[in-house]
Amino acid sequence: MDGAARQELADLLKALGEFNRLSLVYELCQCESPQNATCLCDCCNVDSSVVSRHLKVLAQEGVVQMEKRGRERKYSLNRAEIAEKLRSLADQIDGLS
Amino acid sequence: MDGAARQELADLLKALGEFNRLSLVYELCQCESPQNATCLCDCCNVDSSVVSRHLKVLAQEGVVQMEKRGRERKYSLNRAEIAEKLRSLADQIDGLS
DNA sequence: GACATACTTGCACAAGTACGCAATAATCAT
DNA sequence: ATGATTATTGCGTACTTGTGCAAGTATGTC
Repeated sequence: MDGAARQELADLLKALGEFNRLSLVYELCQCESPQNATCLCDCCNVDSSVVSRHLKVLAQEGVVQMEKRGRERKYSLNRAEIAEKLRSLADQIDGLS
Repeated sequence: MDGAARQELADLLKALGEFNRLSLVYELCQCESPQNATCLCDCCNVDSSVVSRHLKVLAQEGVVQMEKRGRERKYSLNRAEIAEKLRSLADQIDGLS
C-alpha cells in the first residue's frame, strides 16, 4: 500500500472518528431510504450548519452520497464501499491477508 | 449502541485516522514479534518523541500493547480485538446486523 | 412578488493536535 | 562511576477542527 492510498484510508478513518459524524453514519445505517439533512439533524445536538459541514466531510470521503431533490438534499450511505474498506483493514490487522 | 460506546469507537477510529499512526499500525502488522520504538521510528519520518506520543495514543485506545523489556519497550498489535471492532462496524454499515 | 423552507457559507473563537527540540529518566555496558 | 542507548516528557509553535450565529443561496408555495 503506497503513501497516497494510506493517506486516503487515514482520511476515511478520521472522517468516521468524530462522534457526531459517526452518529450520522449510524443514523443512516438504520434508514432504508435516503434522508435529508433536517431529519439527520435530530440525531446530534448541534446546529444545522454543523451537520451540513459534517455531511460535507462524509461526502468528500465517500462515506455518503448526496442527491439534490428540490430544495432538499437526500443523503445515503455508500454501504458496500465503506464496509469493504473497513474489512480490508481488519484483514490486514488480523494477518488474514 | 449507547453514547459512551459510540464515543469509544469514534476515539478508536480517530486514533487510526492519522497518517503516521496508521503507518505504525501497518508496520506492526508485518511483524511477527513485538517491536521497539526505535525500529518503529523507521516507518515514519518524524522525531522519535513524536513516535513515542503516537504509540501512547495507540496504547490508550487499545490498538497496541506495550511490554517493558530492559531499556526497551516492545510494542505489538492487539490484532483480534481491533479487527473485530472494525468488522462489527462494517457489518452494521453493510446492514448485515 | 412576498414569504417560507432547506441548506450552505462567512466569520470568529475556543479547543485540540502534530511536530521538533531540549531536557530528563531508566537501563545497560565498560 | 562514566558513558552510551532507549524512550518519555516539557515546552513552544503552527495548524487544524468543531462549534454557533448570522447572513446568504436555492427552491417551493401562496
